[in-house]
Amino acid sequence: MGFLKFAPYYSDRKKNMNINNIEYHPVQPGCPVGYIRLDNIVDFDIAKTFDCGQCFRFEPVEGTRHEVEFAGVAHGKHISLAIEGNTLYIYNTNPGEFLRLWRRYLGLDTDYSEIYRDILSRSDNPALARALSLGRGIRILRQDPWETVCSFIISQNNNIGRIKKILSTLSATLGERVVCRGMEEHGGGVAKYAFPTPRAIAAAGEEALRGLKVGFRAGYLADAAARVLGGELDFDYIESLPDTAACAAQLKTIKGVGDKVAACILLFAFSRYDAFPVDVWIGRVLEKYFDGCRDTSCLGPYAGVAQQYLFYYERYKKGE
DNA sequence: GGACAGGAAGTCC
DNA sequence: GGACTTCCTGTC
Repeated sequence: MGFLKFAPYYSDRKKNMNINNIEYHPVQPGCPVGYIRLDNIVDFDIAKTFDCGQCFRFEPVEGTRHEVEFAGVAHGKHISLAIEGNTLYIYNTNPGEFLRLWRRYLGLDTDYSEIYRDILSRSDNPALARALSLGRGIRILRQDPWETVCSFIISQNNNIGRIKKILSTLSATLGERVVCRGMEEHGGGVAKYAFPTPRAIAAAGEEALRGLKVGFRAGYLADAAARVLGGELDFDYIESLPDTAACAAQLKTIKGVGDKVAACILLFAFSRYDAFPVDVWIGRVLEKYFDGCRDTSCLGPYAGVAQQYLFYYERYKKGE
């Protein structure tokens, strides 16, 4: 009672091996927010996915009745995600929006067992095997390209806590207010804001951005916004380029975007799984476990995914 | 307790 | 190779 089953006609068995049906619970008395429920979800760990450093705008929901719940704003919408065993709940959405947006955003259109198999078939490195095992369930998100450009420009010479704070301030100051009616129990107790548009960043100007504590990166953000507005930087064009190196070259025309930031943007916003960001952590990983080898092409088309697991592994070990 | 140095998902000049 | 904003951490 009170919910609708979206059976196999909503399911694309070829591209969507994890999702057999969607159960939709619309807003009704006693249920202040619409949500969907998906069964048989495998290789998806919400906490690891949102804690592995690819995304800075999702936080755990305090006092959740689920095992784990994370909420945040992405693509201009406030949602929360919870998991119970192999069942995934997504609050503040509906089946159509899930299929259009969140399935891709969450990487649920990708078969991770195949990715694990491919990576492990190319390398017998024990640290890599341990990293894949420890990080099992991390999915590479497909985030908004503009937000990802700004996030990783801000990430340089910075730490994750401060990156989160700056992005939150930027959004609250220059972003549009986002509706999260009925989401009080799902991290929606306070006002939520979309990430500011290129126009909003450009209009704010460098001085105002400095006031928001972005420091020397203010000029970089202003440059990025100007390039998007001027049409010199076209995310659809980048998306269409088959060669990842050619994509990186486009992104690196932005001031403040070098090899590492470009690779992060390609991996986290364009699902270019071969993009391999090398930061100080991964530099240490390559020294320690790979004899300092910087040629990661031997890890294959999913080298970037392997990188994210190694990153999570190394940081987890530090926290032990 | 508080000052201080060192470091943080890098890039530019 | 040095500078860059700001903030957090560890050390004394």
